[in-house]
Amino acid sequence: MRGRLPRAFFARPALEVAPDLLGRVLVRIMPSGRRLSARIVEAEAYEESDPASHSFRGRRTPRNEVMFGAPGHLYVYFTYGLHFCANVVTGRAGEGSAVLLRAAEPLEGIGLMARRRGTTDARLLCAGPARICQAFALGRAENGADLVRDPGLGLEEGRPLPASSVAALPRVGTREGAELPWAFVEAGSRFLSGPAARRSVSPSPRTPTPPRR
DNA sequence: CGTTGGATTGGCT
DNA sequence: GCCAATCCAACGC
Repeated sequence: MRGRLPRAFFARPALEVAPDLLGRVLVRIMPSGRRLSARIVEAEAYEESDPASHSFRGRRTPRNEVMFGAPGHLYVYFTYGLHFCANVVTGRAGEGSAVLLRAAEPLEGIGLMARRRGTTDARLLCAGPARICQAFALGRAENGADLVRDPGLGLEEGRPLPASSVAALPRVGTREGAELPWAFVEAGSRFLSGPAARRSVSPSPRTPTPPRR
């Protein structure tokens, strides 16, 4: 894996890392040698001060242990009885902060992602945190993986977005803390998760419906 | 296009 | 026992 983001990239507050993750590339090399990759277009910050965070008030449990570990590792959790979601651990060891990967634009291994996802619509392969995990086959086994050193899983530099194309929105799916604009998206991207796409200020291109007859 | 409910495990109080 | 950092299909307009 070339041009990987270094440890120092992740050793910053989640609110700083989240917008900087946009345009970066999540890469997984499967045991078969096939390469999967996708460009991140939506990410949410979670910190200890946040009632919606698993690490709220510094509470450590077996589940969220990884969030309190060294930055640059992957925190994968299971939810709603059937889905996994993946976060990148940020900040310093001992502090519970992370950034949830919410949506991405598929680049390589699209055929494999489509097979795992059960759809060929590129737009829907990684448009949601659980969809990313399904497309990349991320589950319990990947919880705690070191994105800086793991030979098969990491984040490449890609191309960071200019501030002008980053929009800050309220996060998706949270109850308390829902008003905090801690969700960051690439403005106008076609690959955002459903809820973010609807909340996004981007004017829908409103493709005129072709005449039907 | 918008809203609604079901699926289904396990983490935590 | 309650309910979650979600997804999808099925409706209703």
